Amino acid sequence: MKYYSISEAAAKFDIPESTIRYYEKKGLLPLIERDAAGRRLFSEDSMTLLKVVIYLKNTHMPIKKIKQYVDWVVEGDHTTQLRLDMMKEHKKAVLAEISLMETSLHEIDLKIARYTNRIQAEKQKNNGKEEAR
Amino acid sequence: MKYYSISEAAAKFDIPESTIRYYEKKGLLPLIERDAAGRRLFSEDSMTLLKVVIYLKNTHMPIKKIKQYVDWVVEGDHTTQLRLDMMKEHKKAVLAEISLMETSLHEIDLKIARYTNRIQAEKQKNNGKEEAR
DNA sequence: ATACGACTTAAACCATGGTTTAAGTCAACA
DNA sequence: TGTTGACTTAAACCATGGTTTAAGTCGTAT
Repeated sequence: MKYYSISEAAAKFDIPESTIRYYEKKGLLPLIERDAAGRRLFSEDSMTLLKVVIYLKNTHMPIKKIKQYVDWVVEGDHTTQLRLDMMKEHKKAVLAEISLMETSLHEIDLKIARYTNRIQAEKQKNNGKEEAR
Repeated sequence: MKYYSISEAAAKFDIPESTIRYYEKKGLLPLIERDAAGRRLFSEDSMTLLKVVIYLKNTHMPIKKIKQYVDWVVEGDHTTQLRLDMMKEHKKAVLAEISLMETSLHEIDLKIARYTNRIQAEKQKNNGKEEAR
């Protein structure tokens, strides 16, 4: 099985190494192995967990909550129901946030339409001037 | 024309008064009138601008950029093109963010499915035990 | 007249999520 | 053997986006 260095892991997920170290310090990446010199070795499992952390972060789950989730993963199968409930709740929150963004985006679209019209009208006016010359 | 007090404005948009004061201090709410006692009076125009600020905030535009936008609004019609460009660019960023959230949400859905299956399987096992009694 | 509630300000405080720095260790290559 | 590059740590630092506090001013109802 392949192991990844921190620079490889950082490259693979396109995030800074410092962020990975920060996540580990916050308890989001438990069980990371080390080589004889103390350097991190990311197993496939560690990479998978990091990927999950990044998905949760992308959907704006706070770090403390991600930590709770990771703790449950480490605890094992008897926490499956807790994790399921958390993921379902999180999904709801994400859908609500997307919905809010889409509503707001609709208002922004109206602004774009109004500004576009205004600029068109301005162009017409200038054409008029030109033709009158 | 109706004027709104800060408490009315806060209630109308369901945000704390302190946030409105903070936005004003950051330059996001220029031209707010005051009564003889120095209290803020929000005109319809001010309320509309506040609404726009909230939409931009909902779509994660940073305060400094919202301030640039508001400055252009105050400057008048000759900034229409600048505002249009900004809104178009912002729309792109918002769509990208929504897209990232949706991709991540899909992974979360996979987790939900796996946890649901695991719990179903666990139930089956327990039923088996019961029937064997 | 006074007391209450709504408002004002400036400044301090806070949480979140990292990023940067400084000092050091180690492996490998010239 | 020494120097270079990749790594390590703890701690300091930073930006963002507010929230809270303290002290004071008004308008109004009793």
